[in-house]
Amino acid sequence: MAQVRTRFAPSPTGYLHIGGARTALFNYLFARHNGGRFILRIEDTDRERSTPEAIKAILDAMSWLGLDWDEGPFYQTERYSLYQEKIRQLMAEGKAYPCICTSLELDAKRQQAQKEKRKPMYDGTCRPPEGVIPFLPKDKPFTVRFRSPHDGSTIVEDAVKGQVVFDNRELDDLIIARSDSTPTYNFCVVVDDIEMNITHIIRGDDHLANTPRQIVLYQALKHTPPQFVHVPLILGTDKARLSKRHGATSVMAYRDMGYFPEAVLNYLVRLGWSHGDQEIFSRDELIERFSLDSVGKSAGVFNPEKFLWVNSHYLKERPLSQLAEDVIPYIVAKGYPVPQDKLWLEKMVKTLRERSKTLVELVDSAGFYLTDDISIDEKAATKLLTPEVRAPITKLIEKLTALDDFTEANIEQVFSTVLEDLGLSMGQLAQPVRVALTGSTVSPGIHEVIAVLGKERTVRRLRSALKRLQS
RNA sequence: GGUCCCAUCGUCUAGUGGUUAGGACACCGGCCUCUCACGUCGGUAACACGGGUUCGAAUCCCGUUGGGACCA
Repeated sequence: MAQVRTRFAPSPTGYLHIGGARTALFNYLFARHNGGRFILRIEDTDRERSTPEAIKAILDAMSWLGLDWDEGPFYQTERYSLYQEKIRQLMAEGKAYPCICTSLELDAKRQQAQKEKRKPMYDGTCRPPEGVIPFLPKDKPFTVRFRSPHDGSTIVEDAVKGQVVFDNRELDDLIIARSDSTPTYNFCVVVDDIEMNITHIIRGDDHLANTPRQIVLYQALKHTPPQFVHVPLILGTDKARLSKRHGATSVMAYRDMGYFPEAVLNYLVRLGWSHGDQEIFSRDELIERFSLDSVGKSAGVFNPEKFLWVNSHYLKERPLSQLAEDVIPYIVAKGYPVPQDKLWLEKMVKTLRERSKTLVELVDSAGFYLTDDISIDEKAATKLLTPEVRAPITKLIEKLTALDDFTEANIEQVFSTVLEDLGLSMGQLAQPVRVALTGSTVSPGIHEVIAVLGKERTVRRLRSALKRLQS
């Protein structure tokens, strides 16, 4: 078998979205699995809607995900001469012809057809008889149409959908060049995929209906079509195609929300692909196990909860030193000073990771570590910082101050003695202390909090809580 | 509207003629416990419907229904 060559071909009309990322991922995995090449092609022929910002956004997102491509990016706008050449060739061979119908005329016919409940198709006004090669109109603007077969059928052999048969009567004569002579989408795709020796076209199944048109173009250009692989779309909760109104769909938005690229890939790959009961896959495992046979046929609903769970898995697995690095940009984004002591950061992160699902969540709950300017929850204070806790807290301050080796184990020991001396339960002391130190009733284990905070900050906060009791 | 695609718990899915229909997320309950989580144990929950084929259908065929995509 010839070397596998796949491509991802986004239009740069916006950011890279979740669906596009999955398509890119499947192309990437299939190429890597087969030791093939993965090609990136930017389909920017829609000049109105394509922007340089979008191109950059897409490339950035691809890099962030680690979907590195082997060739490209190629830009279709730089390849016009190639398309033009192919169009001339098709015209010379009588496989395409100039059409002088104006859009006004075509609109009228379309409306007429609709009124008569006929399928609105090009009626072939300018289509020359078989074998006749018409002259190009000198005085009128014209488009170029592809001369489509009107009988027989075109069969798409799809790796996911199986055989899909289209009646050629459904195909009308596709415009391949506009009146300003720019080539159209379906034509460029085919020319490029031929030119780039693409062996497998893995794309969303929204392209399935376009495929017979492309196949007849392959035939006209005397090339066997590649293997088509139409992957089901990703849907929103309402089962409609995933779009902005379903919430965040941009890959980079998930980075900003504190997701790991590994989690994005892992979640996306499982939407439409499976390997037995396995849920978590490393990149190497994916490359090793990915196959087209286990791509499902039906569309899948994007499920934010499961995505969160996958992310939290990676959050728990990540080496602490790594995580301490990961967290820094999010600390900056929150406007907290970045702690300079890496080891301390690691300790901090260690206490928080079990109760966070994203990096943003983690940093959100780290406020009491990162700043001394903590706000105390009023309700919690009223309920827990009562006169009865004055004695135990005073005693705790005393013992902690005297503690030389400020480790979690020793702190726990201190707690035990205080509780024993005063005949209190853990909850009676831990909760007030928690409020005093973190401002909230929810936090990591109180001994770890104290150990990470350190003696000085702990004692200071406990004292200030006592002061608060007095007033 | 025309063409095409799809159909297993709420969601992602395993399953390819014989299973108590399995797993994961979510949800509910127990345990753990200084709070919240994590973890752990258990639970609720699905083969869209109707016809065939077959000794036997989630599994094969047809139809219906429902959803989706493309075109307009």
